[in-house]
Amino acid sequence: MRVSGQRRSTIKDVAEAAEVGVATVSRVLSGTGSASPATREKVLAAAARLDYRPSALGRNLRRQRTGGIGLLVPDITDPFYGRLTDGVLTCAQSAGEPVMIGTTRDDPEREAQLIGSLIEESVERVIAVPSGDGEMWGPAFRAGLSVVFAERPVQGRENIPTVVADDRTGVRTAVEYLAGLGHRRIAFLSRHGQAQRVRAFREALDALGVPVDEELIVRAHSSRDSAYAAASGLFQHRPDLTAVLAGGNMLGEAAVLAAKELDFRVPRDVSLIMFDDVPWAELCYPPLTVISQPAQDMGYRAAELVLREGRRSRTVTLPTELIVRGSCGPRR
Amino acid sequence: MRVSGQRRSTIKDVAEAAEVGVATVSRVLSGTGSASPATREKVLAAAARLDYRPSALGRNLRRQRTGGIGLLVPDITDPFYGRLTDGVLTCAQSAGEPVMIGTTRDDPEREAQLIGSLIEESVERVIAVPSGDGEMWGPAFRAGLSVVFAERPVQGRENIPTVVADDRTGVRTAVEYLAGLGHRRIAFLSRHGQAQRVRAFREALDALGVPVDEELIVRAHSSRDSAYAAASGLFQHRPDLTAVLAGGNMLGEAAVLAAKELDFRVPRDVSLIMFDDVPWAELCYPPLTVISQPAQDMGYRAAELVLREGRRSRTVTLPTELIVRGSCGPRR
DNA sequence: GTGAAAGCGCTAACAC
DNA sequence: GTGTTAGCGCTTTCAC
Repeated sequence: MRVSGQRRSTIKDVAEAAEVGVATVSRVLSGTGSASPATREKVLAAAARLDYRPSALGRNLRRQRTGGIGLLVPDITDPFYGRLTDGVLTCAQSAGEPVMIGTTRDDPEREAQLIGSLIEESVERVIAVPSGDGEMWGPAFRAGLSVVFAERPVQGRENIPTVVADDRTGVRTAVEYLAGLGHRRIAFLSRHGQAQRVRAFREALDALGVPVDEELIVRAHSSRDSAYAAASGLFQHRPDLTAVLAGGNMLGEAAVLAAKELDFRVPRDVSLIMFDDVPWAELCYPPLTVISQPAQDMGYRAAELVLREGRRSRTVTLPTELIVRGSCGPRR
Repeated sequence: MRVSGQRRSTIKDVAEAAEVGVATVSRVLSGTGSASPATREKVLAAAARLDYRPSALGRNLRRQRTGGIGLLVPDITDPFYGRLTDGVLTCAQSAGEPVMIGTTRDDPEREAQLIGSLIEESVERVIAVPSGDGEMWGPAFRAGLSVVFAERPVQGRENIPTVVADDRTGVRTAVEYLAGLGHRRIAFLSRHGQAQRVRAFREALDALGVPVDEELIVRAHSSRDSAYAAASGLFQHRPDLTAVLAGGNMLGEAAVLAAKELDFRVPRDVSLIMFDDVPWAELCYPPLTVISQPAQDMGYRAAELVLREGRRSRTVTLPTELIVRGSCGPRR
């Protein structure tokens, strides 16, 4: 509810109360320039007395920039992006930077719209998990934004700083582990846009001399429903598979659910590895073997990158880790 | 990366290009006032040609308000707040309002700091899951913010619009269900600040003629570690309990984990009900019986409230629902 | 060390 | 129907 009638005190009010000029107030409060101890005191006292808070609006307009950083993620209810966001917020808050958040739902159009609104707000730094092919980022670059991509590299935008997990090693580790248990018909349950991981999957199979069965590589959109449909379809269409690698926690969730519903026992009938370690992986039955990704760190690093706009660090690749629990067994 | 040298075009540029005054441009673009079709065309064409986007900075400064809304949640990695945030974003984005997000970690000091920074940014609408006792909201009200509380009511701020789940009914339903299965030694694993639910818990017990055992009411801080410690302590200290009601998904998680580690079988040794339905509740073993809360809706409604600042709707109470799965059984 | 004044981009009041 | 102008709160020359 709004308590009206209250006007926020401005720098002018403080100046009058302290009997100095506005410039002096500005200097004292922003720590720039010099001021005599006596004036300093007067200003500080007046500011405190009037409960003065400088208006970011005025400052930003004058300085022609908004300090804040924009954050674009596909889905904030996905624990992976939740942790990534947490990392960004941790870094940003400790730097005193406000964060504007938007969810793209992996829809390029929505993403373009959000970019537009960030430009309008004069946000000049943005961290994004890009959903499209990078076309819609043109306006952002033309507007002079500094952007950092997270989780997913964008084809044709290799010069943009990007923070990713080490997909290749992660996928390879998973595939090798599965193959070591005797599995040959390994499926990859992936999301559209995970081209990197699909490629790594094929490579890993190749390296082990296992023929690539394209039918075992399925792609879902980034919604629970789509993930479930893909998982369910996979199990029904190819009941001969003996192992599944899920490309993310929502895909893993779908795989567990679909397996349960279709009476595939894990790991007896089918082994399962999921990308992204989440708290419930330890809670479900059997506990899930996962390739963990440092989501929180990814966000933190991205925020660091976008804040230290200075040197143009390129791609940062963060390590993944195989955490063996109970969802993988020898080939039946 | 930053492409420098580009200056964003301003209303003045558009005015010059269209050979009209700035006021006309403003009127045409904002749809206010009138303009002849011919001028309209000229202005629109010029704006499009120059890729003009009005600066929110200038507009806000002039209008003395920032359109955006601030959102303060304890922990964005908690699925409950994730869904709540999603609701807020859905509503805000469809209204074209930017959202500034901050995480309080349930720390009143951090919360106060974030409130301060929202004021500085001239955000004048905020949705918050309050962590403190409402003291720190004084400055916000004095600054004229319109605030809506979500999930938790604040003592002494009953006049502030608030969106909550129907805790009393939810808790009562859970307790009655448990009691109906024969349980008498029911524990409540709660979070600090859930006074409402604790009260409802006592009331529900009273109503059923079950004596309240204060030792069975434990409180954790809102971190995984604290939740686990509380759950583990509870099981070890009072192995005679036969049922546990967890006040949130992280507490439920902790209970499942602690039970597992201490070899309490669910539901044979101990029955478990958790507040908040999350995807993994269906995946774990046994599937968890829950009291679902409409987190997404809660966020959406809060955003609606804070945007339609008009009529002062008071507290909105959203229904909860008992979803029976497999984690409760008859008293052993 | 300090103050006066310009001006960031925009809207609204007012003149024509 | 349209242009001119003041001014939102702030920082930053530039004099003094």
